[in-house]
Parts: sequence; structure tokens; C-alpha cells
Amino acid sequence: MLKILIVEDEKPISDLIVMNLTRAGYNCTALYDGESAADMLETNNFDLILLDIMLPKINGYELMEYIRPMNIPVIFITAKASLDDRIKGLTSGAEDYLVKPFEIVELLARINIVLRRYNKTESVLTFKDITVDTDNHIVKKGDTAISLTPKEFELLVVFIRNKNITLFRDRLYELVWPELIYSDELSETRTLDLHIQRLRKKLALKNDLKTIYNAGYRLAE
Amino acid sequence: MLKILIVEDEKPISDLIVMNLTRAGYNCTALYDGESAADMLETNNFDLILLDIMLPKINGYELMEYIRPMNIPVIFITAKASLDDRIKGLTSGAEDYLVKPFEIVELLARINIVLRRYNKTESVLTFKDITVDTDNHIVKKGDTAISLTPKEFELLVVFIRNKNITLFRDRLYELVWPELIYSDELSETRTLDLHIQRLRKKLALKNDLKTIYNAGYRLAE
DNA sequence: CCTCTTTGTATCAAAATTGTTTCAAAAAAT
DNA sequence: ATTTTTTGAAACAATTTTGATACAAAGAGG
Repeated sequence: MLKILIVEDEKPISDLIVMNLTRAGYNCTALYDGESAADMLETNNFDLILLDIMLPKINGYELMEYIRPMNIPVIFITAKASLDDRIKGLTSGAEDYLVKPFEIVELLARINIVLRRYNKTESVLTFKDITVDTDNHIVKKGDTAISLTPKEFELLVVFIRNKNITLFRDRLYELVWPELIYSDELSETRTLDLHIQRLRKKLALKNDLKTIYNAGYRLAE
Repeated sequence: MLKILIVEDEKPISDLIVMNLTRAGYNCTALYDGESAADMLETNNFDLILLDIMLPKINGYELMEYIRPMNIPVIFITAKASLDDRIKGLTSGAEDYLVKPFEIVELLARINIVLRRYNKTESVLTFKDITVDTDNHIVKKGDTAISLTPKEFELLVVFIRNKNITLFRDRLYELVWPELIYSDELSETRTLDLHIQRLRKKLALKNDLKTIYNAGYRLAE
């Protein structure tokens, strides 16, 4: 399980982030000032840090100097929407930044991108009793191996990486059938439905992989 | 909750705005001159600013110069109905303007449009114990998920985004059934009533979603 | 009260969307 | 080159959603 450190002094925002990241399958640690973050980083290992700029005691930029040698990706969270801050944030070594208030979906997307860039995406994904080893292309349900075709595999990975999130049809085509998005009419083909069907059958996901009528699908716990 | 800053020196008007925006679910801050507005903007983050042109100390145009780099949408409020002012307001970077005296409904509509344009609409809406996650198409009453059809969902979102406001029948058809507004007779169909009925039943809104006879409906707290 | 207008409800068929089967082309493996 | 596997198109079935119709109930105004 990937570990994310959230350093944000506004409790409601911090809580919101923690709640959503936990649900998305990350191990979260929330701290409310730069000093305790520095302490925590002494002894613990994190895969990603979400860092507010305005913090009590040690501010985000100062903490950044401390983090840089550790080679942990950082996404800045900033309340100030000024361009200056954006530039400063990125040049100080952050991987990305978000301006408050932001959409949770946006945050999750950024985290995904940054983790992938750092090769910190976990190679073994899980959903309930399903295990997906992305390095070796092995899928297990319980102890029995399930053989999936490449497209089925890709689709499953997308769903598990985005569990509890509704993936709209367009989005799924974008992610799994990028070659098709420029073709004429996606709505006239049953390709996605067909693969959903195959995943449901092979992995007995009838109740977990839900249809959201007129929207898409969601893998929910 | 979206934060709106109201900079208006005429106290009665300011109060009226604050009252109505608060009721509509916005977090309001009212200030009465340009200088304190500039101070406030130093440290706080807003999603939208309502700005009077004629202000003590620093006037609206001057303040606008200060706001522009922050990338916060501004709606000008002006007592002068002269064309000059209209042009100046828009070219100075405002998103929209309103001429006093204006209808509150008009103001709310403009705010909605501007916020949508800036992607600042909240993705999670609430009304009492009802939660609507517009990104994920999930509706909950308390902790139990309620499944709504697409039209029901749209209608509910419209009501929550316009809570405490009477939505006239025409307006509702305009917002949820835009494809029908060019057809002949809306009054001969029971479509809207039917969907109201379904929402009331599914979400137990009998007392909250009120019928305004000969007008429309209102979702009231 | 009675009448007219407006709103609420039940029923049901049409329309839209999703699920399933079959099968041939494309890709991969042998 | 041949066999096997994967993929997705086409046709069709099932399901869900939607709104028309018809009628009942409620409100407004005399």
C-alpha cells in the first residue's frame, strides 16, 4: 500500500483529502505543521507528499528544501492563486501543484500521474479477493489464477486504480481504446459493454462492477 | 462551500445580497470599501467577487487591477447604467456586470453561470441529509445510496444548486428538458410533475420540495 | 357549493441504453 | 503455414428510463 503524507493546516481540507485518499486505497498520514512533518520524515518513508505552502512553524518552501534530498515526489497545495506562487512551487522541486479549492477527482488524477512518473505505482493491485500483478500480468481470484486477455487486463487495472470512482464511458474508451477516440461513433459499438461482460463473468464481479445508467461503470466496494 | 466576497458600500444592498447568497448556500464575506477588500484578498481565497464600482478609498476599477492577477471571477455591480461604464467594466476584466437595482434571481443566475465558466462549481452538493456527488453520479440519503435515473439526477442537481429559490415550471423545463422548449405545448404534459413525484418518493422530500401553486417548485430548508 | 384551473398519480407503451450471442477478421502462437 | 486466441462488429434481447394518457385530487374564485 502506497503511503502518502498530507501536510495541511486547515483541518477540514486535510480531513477531506484523507477521507478520499483512504477510500482510493492509499495509506494516509496527516500532519498540521511543517515541524512535525520534518520529524515524521526522519523516521518514516513516504511515496508521495501533499504539501501546503502556508504552514505554521516551517512553511512549505522551507520544508521542501528538507525533502528534496530524499527524492520523494511532492505536490504543492496552495491557496494563493498568484502566478508567482505557481512558478516558485515548481522550481523549488515540486512535481505538481494544485490551487485550492480543488476537485478531489483532480487531486486523484494528479497523484496517479506523479506516482507513475516516479515508478511508485504498486505493481500488485488488489480489490477484495482479486489480486493483479501488473509486472507479471497475473490475475488471481483468491488462490486460483484467472487468465485475462490483454484488453481485459488493461480494463481491470483501470478499474482497480480508480476504485469507487465512476468512470464514464468516454473516459474508459479514452483509457483503454485510445486508438478509437478519433473514429466516428463510439456509441454505435458494443465493445466496452462486451469487455465489461467478460470481466464480470471471469471474475464474478456482477455486484461490484456496477452500471451507472447513462454514465458509465464503477467498481465499488 | 464556495466563498464569495461582496464589496459594496451601501449597507442595505450589501445586506440583501449577503442574506440571499447565504441562503443559497454560499459562504459570504461583506466589506464596505476597496482598501479592506484589498487587505482581505491578501490572506483569503475567494471563488467569486461581487464588486461595486463606486467605493470609498479605492474604487472598483482600481481594485480590479489588483484582483486580475489572482484569476478570481468578478461581477461588477454598478449604479450607473451608462454604456461607458458597461464597456469599461467588461474590458477591465470582469466576467459580467449588473445594474442596480437588480433582481436577486438575476444575480443568482449570473453567479451560477460565472462559477460554471470557471469550473468552480462544487462537485459534492448537499441538502439536509442528502448528498449528491456530481462527479460520480452518487446520491445518498444519510448513509444509504439512492439510485436515481438520469433525468431525476439532473432535476435534483438543479434544485440543490438553486435551493430556497422558486423555480418556475418554464425554467425547469428549460434546464432539464431543453430539447422540449421548442415543441408546442408544455402545459399539456405531466412530465415535470411526474419527475417531481419520483424525487419526492425516492428521497422523502414531501415537505422540502414544495409546490408553489401556479408558479413552480421550491426546495426549501 | 360549484366551476375552472392546476397539480398529483397510476398505468403502460415507446424510446433509450445496456447486456448477450454469434461469428468473422485480426493478431499471436505454434 | 496452420492453429489458436483475441477482438470487436452486427444483430438481437433484456432492461431501464421516460413521458403520454387518463383520471383523481387540490386550490382559487366566485
